This record gives sequence, structure tokens and C-alpha cells, in this order.
Amino acid sequence: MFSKTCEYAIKACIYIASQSLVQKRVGIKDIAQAIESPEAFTGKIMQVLSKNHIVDSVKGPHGGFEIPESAMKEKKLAEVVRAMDGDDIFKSCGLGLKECSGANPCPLHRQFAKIRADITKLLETTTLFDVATGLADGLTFLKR
Amino acid sequence: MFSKTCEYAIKACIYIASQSLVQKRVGIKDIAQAIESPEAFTGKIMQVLSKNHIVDSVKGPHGGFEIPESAMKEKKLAEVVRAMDGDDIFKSCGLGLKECSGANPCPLHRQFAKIRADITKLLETTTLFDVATGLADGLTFLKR
DNA sequence: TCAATAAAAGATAAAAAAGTCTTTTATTGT
DNA sequence: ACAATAAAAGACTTTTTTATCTTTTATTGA
Ligand code: FES
Ligand code: FES
Repeated sequence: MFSKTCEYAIKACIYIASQSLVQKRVGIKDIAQAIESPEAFTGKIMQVLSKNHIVDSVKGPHGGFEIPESAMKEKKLAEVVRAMDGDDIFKSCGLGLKECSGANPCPLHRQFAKIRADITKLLETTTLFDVATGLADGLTFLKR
Repeated sequence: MFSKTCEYAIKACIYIASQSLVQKRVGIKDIAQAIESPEAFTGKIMQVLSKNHIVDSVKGPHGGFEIPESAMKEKKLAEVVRAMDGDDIFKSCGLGLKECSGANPCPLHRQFAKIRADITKLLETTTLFDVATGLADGLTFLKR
């Protein structure tokens, strides 16, 4: 569904958001621990998220990453996915045809179009705030 | 969604099925041409499909692959997917947690579970016959 | 029986994804 | 100013996926 990189990115964002809810800035080590990701690789991913203005990064002592509450209420999961995996999941053919089109449909076009629309809706409507609260409340988990 | 290998496999099966509908056995070259896949790689994929009894293979002159009409009415797309990609798509967590479980749900568990169920239903209920007819009738396509 | 045909099997190769290590840059508090 | 901290940037390595090439095995029909 998503690349490993994208999975890490989504989890990292949710974790950062949940910590930002209690005014805590988190470092790469914290993140890697919280989402069970390799530390150095997580650093690379954070660079992309930071460049795409999905998270705010602060260098130096007491630095780290954060997502202001106002921002996390705006940022959709779709933005994270697009930053990491591009928009393949939103528009490409499930059987890998060069382009998905009703005019030249693959044998599963109708069914896939429905599923893709569901995925798109989920990602385009869910904000980081939406998912961060469940984590903060201990209702959902990012590892195990 | 699926690996490239799996996409080729699904398309190959659909093509073979559609040709079997008109009593035509097809070779690797035909298949590779019909689904725009690399020929040698397609051969490898056919080995797996053949070993998993998803297609029948015949060596020698006039040999090739076929799927008897009775068989294609039984074979579900899910069998093809399982043979190539395993059952990850049917059961694993969308965010990559070691296992998907309601007891230890990731923040997107409920939404993913729904989408996964839809995908599963599609793959478990659609037979090769179902999709082969659309192709045979020129309503659907495997390339472009 | 033997030449031609076509898939199976095996050994590599190339490309992409995932992951690591080292150096640089920015920030902070003393 | 400067030592310590932490992310950014860059160069690399490893693993997995995708793809190719060669050899072997089975089948056919002349
Ligand atoms: S053409 Fe394949 S999903 Fe639309
Ligand atoms: S735990 Fe993630 S989808 Fe179920």
C-alpha cells in the first residue's frame, strides 16, 4: 500500500503531533524509538517532511521537531503520503497500466476506482490532529 | 498495491483465460506482447503460476499456457495474488505494525480494515472467467 | 530417431528501495 | 567567543525487486 518510508513518515508525524499536543518537541532518537524505525533513516525522512513544511524543525540544543496545533488541524494525511510516495496511490491503475482511464479501462478499473476513491477520501479528510488524539489518549499505537 | 510481478501475473492470467475461451493456447512471447511485460521475466512468473496450478503449461511444439474454462470459473484473483505476493494485502497493517489487531490498533486501523475488507472481497469473489470475458469482448484492456 | 519447439531451471545483472555513516551547519547556554 | 547539541547534507552500503541470459528438459511430428 505505502512504501516503508511512507509508513515511517506517517507514524512519525502522528507521534510528533501527539507530543506537540502536550507542548513537547521531539528529537530523531525519540521518534525512532516511538515508531520502531532505524534512527539514521528516520533522520532522512524527517528532512523530507521538514522541506515539505509538514513538520517544523529546530536545530541545536533543545531542538527537534514539532507541529503546531493549528497546523496539525489543517494537515491531511494525504500531504504526508504525497511528499513521500507521490500521488500514485491517488491516481494510478491498480494493474499498472500507464494511465488509469475510463476510456481504456483495465479489467478491474471499476472496482479499483471505488477502492482508490475510498483511500483518497480517507487520506484527504483525516488530519494529523484527528489521529494524534487517539494516540495521546492511549487508544491507538505506533508499534508492536 | 501489488508488486510489479503480481500485476504481470494477474494480467497474464486474464490474457491466457481470454484466449482459452476461444481454445487458443498462448506462449510466453504472446503473453509478454499482450501485457507489455519483459519476456524473460514473464517466463519466470509463468513458472510460479504453473507450480501453483493456476495455469496449465505444455512444453514442446504448439505448447504454451492455458486455463480450462471450468478452471477459470473457479480460480479467484486472490489465488493469483497469494501466489505472487503472499497474503500481506489481505491481513497486514496499513502502517506496517508487526500484526494488525483490534487489541493493538494503529491510528488508522478501523479505516484500513474496511478498505482491506473491500479489496479482499473483490479479489476473493472475482474469478478469472469474470474478467476474461470483458477482455475477450474488447471492453477492457491490458496495455496502454 | 532426430531436429525443432517451447517451457523449466539456474545463474547473473541492473535498478530501486531501505538503511548507514561522516561531515557540515545552525542554535543554545555558559 | 565557544563548547555542546541536534538537525541537514552528502556519500555510501545493503537488501530487495525487477529483469536478463544460458542451459536443460519435455514434447512433437517428420
Ligand atoms: S485502468 Fe486500471 S484502475 Fe483504472
Ligand atoms: S493495526 Fe494497522 S491496520 Fe490494523
